[in-house]
Amino acid sequence: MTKKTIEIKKVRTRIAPSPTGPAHIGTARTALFNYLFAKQNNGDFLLRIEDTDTQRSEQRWTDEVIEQLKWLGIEWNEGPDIGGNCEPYKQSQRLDIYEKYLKQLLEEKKAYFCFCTEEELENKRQEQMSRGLAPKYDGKCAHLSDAEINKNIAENKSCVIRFKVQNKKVKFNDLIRGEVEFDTGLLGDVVIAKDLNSPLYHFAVVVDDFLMQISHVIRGEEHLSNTPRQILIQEALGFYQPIYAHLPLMLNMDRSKMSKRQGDVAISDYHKNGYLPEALINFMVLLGWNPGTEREMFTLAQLIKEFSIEKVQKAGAVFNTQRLDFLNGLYIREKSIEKLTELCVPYLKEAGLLVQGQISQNKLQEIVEISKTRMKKLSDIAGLSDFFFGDKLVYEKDLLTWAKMGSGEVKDSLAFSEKILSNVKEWTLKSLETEMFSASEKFNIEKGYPEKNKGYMLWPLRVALSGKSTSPSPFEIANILGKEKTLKRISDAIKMLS
RNA sequence: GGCCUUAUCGUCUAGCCUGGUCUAGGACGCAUCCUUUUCAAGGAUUAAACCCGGGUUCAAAUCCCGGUAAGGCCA
Repeated sequence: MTKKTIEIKKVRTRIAPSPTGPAHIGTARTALFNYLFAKQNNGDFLLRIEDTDTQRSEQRWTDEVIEQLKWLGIEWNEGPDIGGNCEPYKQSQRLDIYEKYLKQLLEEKKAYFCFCTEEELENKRQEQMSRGLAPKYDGKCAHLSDAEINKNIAENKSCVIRFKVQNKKVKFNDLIRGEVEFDTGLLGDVVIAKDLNSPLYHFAVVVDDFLMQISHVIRGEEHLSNTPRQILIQEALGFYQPIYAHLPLMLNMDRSKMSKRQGDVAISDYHKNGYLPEALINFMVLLGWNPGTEREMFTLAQLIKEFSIEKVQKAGAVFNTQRLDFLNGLYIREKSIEKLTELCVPYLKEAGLLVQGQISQNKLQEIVEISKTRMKKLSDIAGLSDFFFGDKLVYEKDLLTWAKMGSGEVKDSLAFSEKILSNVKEWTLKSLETEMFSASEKFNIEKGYPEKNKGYMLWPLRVALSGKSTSPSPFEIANILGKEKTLKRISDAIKMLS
C-alpha cells in the first residue's frame, strides 16, 4: 500500500465533538487552536457533530456546543447549507456514506464480521492477562468462510465489524511532537462498526476527514495513540493522510486530565459564572502556547496573526483558575461602563437585587463603576453591590467599631457624621470627600484621637452605609445612595447601638 | 500490564534547534512596602526552578545515553 501524502490546496480544520454531555472546556480550546490555524492560513474551520452513538447523543448538547462556540466567537464557516444558514455537519445524517465504505472494506476483505460474544471476549481477555500478555483480539472471526458468515447472519447472531489491523510500524510526523512511531502489531483488530448502519468513532472520523478534505487534524493528546489505527484505515480505503498536530492536555491541579470531579469543565459553567469570552480565550491560548515575547494580552483577531503552531508546547498545562480570574478582572476593567453594566444586569436580577424600574440606568452604572476594580467575575457584582439595593441593612453592630472605640464613642462618631452630612450643601463625590476629610480632623482633635487617623470617623460611617467590613469608600456610597438614604442608614446604626 | 508522550520557580512559561551573553527572564499566585478608613485597583521590592545520574566539550538548562517520575491511550 503506498502512502498518500496530502497535497494541500487549502487549509481546512475541524473539531468533532460528541453531543453526549455539556460542551467541554477542552473542546473550546481545541476549537480555538483549529480556528486560529485555519484563519491565519485563510482556510476553513468546520464543526462536525459526532453523534453516531444514538444512545448517548442528544440534540440539546448539540445546541449547547453551538451556543457556547458562538459565545466565544469561534465560528465555523461551512456546513451542509453552504452560503445560507451554516449548520454543523452531523454524522447521523451521513450514515449511508459510511455504509458504502464499510461495504468496500468488507468486499476487499480488509474488514470482517465478528460474531464473538461479549462473554467469549471477556474470557479471552482474562486468559491473556493471566498469562501476562496485553489483551488483544485474536482474530478468530477473520477466518470465517462466507457460508459460515451467511449462516450466522441468517440466524440473526449479534455481530460487529472489525478492521484487519496489519502488523507494521506506522510512522507519522506530528506538527507539535515531531516523528512518532507505533507498532500496530500490538493493536489487534478494531471494531469499526456495530453494523452497516452504525459506524464507530475510529471509522467515521477517517471517512469524514477525507470527504471533508481536512488538511490538518489538530486535536488533544489523548488521541495520539488512536492515530496509527486511523492511519491504517485511511490506507485501506486509499485516502490521503492529513497532517496531525496533537495538543497538550489541560490538566487538573494534580496534573491529571481535567475532570468534573476537580472543578468546572463545561464551557457553560464559565459562561454562567461571569467569565468574559475574551478572557477565557486569552487564558486558554496561553495554556500551551506563547508568542515568545513578553506580551500576554491578545484579542482573537490579534491571535489569528500572532499564533504559530510551531510554538505550541508539548507538555500538559494545569488549568489555573487564579490566573483566569486575574485576566478576567483585567478584561472587566477594560470594558466601557455601558457595556459592563449591561453584562452585570442579569446577575443582579438573578440575585433578586434588581427589580424593573426600581433604579435609574445612571445609578446602576455608577454602582458598577465603583465595584468593578473588585470584580473577578461578572457574578461578583451581586455580593459587591447588594447594599445599594433595598432599605434594610443586616450586620453585627460590633462591625461599626474602629480600633478600640467603645460603643459610646462609635455612636458619637456616627452622630458627628450625621450632623456634617445633613449640612452638606452640594451632594457630590468631591464635596462629600472634602467636607468629611476636614470634619474628620476636627473630630479627632475634639476627641483627642490621633489627628491623621481618619478611621475614627470613616470606618463607622462606611459600615453604617454598607454593612460590610470591606466596601468602596463611604463617599462613593453616600454619593450614590443620596442624602436621604445616607442619613437614614446612619440613624439606623445609631439606633442599633442604643 | 503493554504502548505512546512529556519533564525549567507552587502555576503558565522564555531560553534549548544554532552550547558561552543564564549570577536562568516575564506573568499569575505568595510575601513586604508605598498609597489608604476597609477591601480592591495602581506602583515598588523580595522569595521561588533547569527531575536524577553518566557522557561529549575548554564550556551544557541547551547535545548524547541511561534511569526516574507524571500523564494519555488500549484493555
